[in-house]
Amino acid sequence: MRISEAATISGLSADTIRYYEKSGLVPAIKRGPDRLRRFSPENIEWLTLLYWLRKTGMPMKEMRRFAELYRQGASSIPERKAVLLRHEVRLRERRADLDQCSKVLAYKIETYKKIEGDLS
Amino acid sequence: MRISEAATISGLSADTIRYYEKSGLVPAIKRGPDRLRRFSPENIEWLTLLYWLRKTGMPMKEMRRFAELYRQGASSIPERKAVLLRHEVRLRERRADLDQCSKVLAYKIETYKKIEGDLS
DNA sequence: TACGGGCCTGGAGTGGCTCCAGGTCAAGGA
DNA sequence: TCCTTGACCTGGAGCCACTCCAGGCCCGTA
Repeated sequence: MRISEAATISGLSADTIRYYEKSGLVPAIKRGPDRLRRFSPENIEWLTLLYWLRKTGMPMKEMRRFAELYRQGASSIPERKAVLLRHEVRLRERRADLDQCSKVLAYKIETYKKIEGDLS
Repeated sequence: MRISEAATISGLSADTIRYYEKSGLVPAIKRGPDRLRRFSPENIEWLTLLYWLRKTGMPMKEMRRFAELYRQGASSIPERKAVLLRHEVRLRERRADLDQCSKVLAYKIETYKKIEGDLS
């Protein structure tokens, strides 16, 4: 599978995939005889995971660490699990932020409504 | 109130407040005779709102538009309300992203557990 | 009067992309 | 056969939203 398809499926853009490769977030993408990248199903699964981690706020530094563990193979599984569990904590924090913002917005919208009422 | 206190209360850093002022996101912060910024309660409330909007993903461009409406006074209240309602939509999308990511993580953690079980 | 602390400005640096110029290569059509 | 088209390549510039820092000013305290 080539880069445009990999982009469509993983959710990342082709540019971002190349950037991630350069930055060491993606291990060893093979090239065809035409020197174009060929993505294996495992590559795609990895990219998709990166897509979700990034989208929900994992910094690249931590993703780099995660990628390094991935390259080390099965022996790093417990540590990789720990990384994902820590990310779960971050997701909870983000949900709390969204909820808090919802409250602020509801309050603001309410006061706007009152002002509109007063004006009319 | 001076900038460090404004930062503590609003959630923004002093640097970010100055940056927002430069970028036109904060209308007219008064200066004292010492040329230092003096924040009114209204300034603080505005900064706090910006803090939450930014933290939950509103781009600066849209915040700039919002600030422009704010400067126009009460007549822009309906439009400002509309901006906040559109942001509510964004919050829902972000929640969906978090939920989706949670699912991906749960699946990954599960497969990691299986591999750990197989290895031991 | 010397010093520390808080604030100021302007500008450089950073993270995480995103876009673009200029080039290669394979396939398809005239 | 040659030409065009289109997907991909690399290296590098540009962008957004900060963040940090140097070099200065002013005020209060020892």
